[in-house]
Amino acid sequence: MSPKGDPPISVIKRLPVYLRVLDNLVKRDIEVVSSKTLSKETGFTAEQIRKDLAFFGAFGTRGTGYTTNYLREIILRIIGLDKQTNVAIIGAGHLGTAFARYNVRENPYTNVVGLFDVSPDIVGDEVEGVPIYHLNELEDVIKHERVQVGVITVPAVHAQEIVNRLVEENVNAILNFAPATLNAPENVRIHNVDLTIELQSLIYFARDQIDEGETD
Amino acid sequence: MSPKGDPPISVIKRLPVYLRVLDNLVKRDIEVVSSKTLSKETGFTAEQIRKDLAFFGAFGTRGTGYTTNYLREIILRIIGLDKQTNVAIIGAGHLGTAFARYNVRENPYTNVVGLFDVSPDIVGDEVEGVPIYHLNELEDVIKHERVQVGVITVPAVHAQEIVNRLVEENVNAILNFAPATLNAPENVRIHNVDLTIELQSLIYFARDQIDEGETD
DNA sequence: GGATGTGAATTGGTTCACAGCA
DNA sequence: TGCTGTGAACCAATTCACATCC
Repeated sequence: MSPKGDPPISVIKRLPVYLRVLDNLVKRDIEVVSSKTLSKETGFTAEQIRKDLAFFGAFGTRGTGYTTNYLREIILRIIGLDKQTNVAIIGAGHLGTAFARYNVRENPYTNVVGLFDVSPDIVGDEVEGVPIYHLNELEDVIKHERVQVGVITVPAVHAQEIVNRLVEENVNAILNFAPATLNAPENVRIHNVDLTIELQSLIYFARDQIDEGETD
Repeated sequence: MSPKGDPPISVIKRLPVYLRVLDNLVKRDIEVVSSKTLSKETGFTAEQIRKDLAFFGAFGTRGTGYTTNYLREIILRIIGLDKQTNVAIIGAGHLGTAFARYNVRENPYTNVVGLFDVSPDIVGDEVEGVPIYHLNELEDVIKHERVQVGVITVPAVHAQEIVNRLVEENVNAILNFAPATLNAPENVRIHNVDLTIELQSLIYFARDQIDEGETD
């Protein structure tokens, strides 16, 4: 049946893409989809999609494809989005508030319970219905709201300190936007998104193209 | 000397991390650094760091390490950050403006020349000194300001249309924040950053931890 | 017939182990 | 001696090819 040990992280990162496409298909009342169609909609190869899904079981029908809504629910369960996940965003600057708005509006599967900041100008305000707490209240709110995921959008110098506080409160999944290398115990999962890195690594390829254009 | 063909993309994505650390070291007047120290500061293994750098040449001194400022300049040149890169941000919503502010303030190596939007409420405004143009002006500004990189922060339904317009103007490096699968010619490089995907794939691991905690 | 599910082959990336040099 | 640079060994991930089943 479903084989091997843990699924590789590369597979896990593709699941939300499948979910996004399946959400669309369900909305458009398309009831069955082949790995070939999913390939066109996701940009991944059909074989890869079948292998990815096969990690968790056999959900398709040979000769037909996958039932969109069924597959969608399977993936929700695999990721863990069938149960509510509570998220805290630490840092209510432009990036933190943008992230909050984006997820409250576009991401029905997670629940942003609060933003945290130290600036008296904004503590007490709301962003898209989400309260901005003072950073002092972090531990209390994590406990009361049962926060499972922390999102760090504070300046790099303060990021490690926030990680330590989150870990102390048993928040072991952290999304970090600060340009810093963070340390945490083995069992804590940190995903780093560094906007500068994304932009800079892209510039490598932009330059390439220009060079090619100039060559010859 | 520097071997093999093209460097793998995984190497390219680590270069900006080295750059960030080297910037810090240079600021702290540390003149020499070993791959072991770089390992601690970046989270990558020392062997990997040496291999990465070896792709582009031999920049270290055996028995000593790397000269921080020299290595920094080498990496700047490899990425292409020694010359100015002009960036346009399409979509001046919360995410677009946050990205603009972030890069204007924190990223000295790139130059955000403009934001673009269709909302009359904000067209004509400035964000951190960067003008917000009407989307109609996109092609003109790209030509005049010699834009090499486009950043897409528009809603998913409009993203493909923007890609087409950028490609038409020979912008062949695109950073896409819209949750959509985009099509472009082979020679155009698109990096996707999907904030929902990052959050959702993290939730997979948050759930794991809870399960483990509950087991036995 | 047509699409899934999967072993086998291949490719790509990382780690190991050590030779080479200041 | 100490740290870089790199071939070899290893491991992970993707692609290929096809048997399997509706």
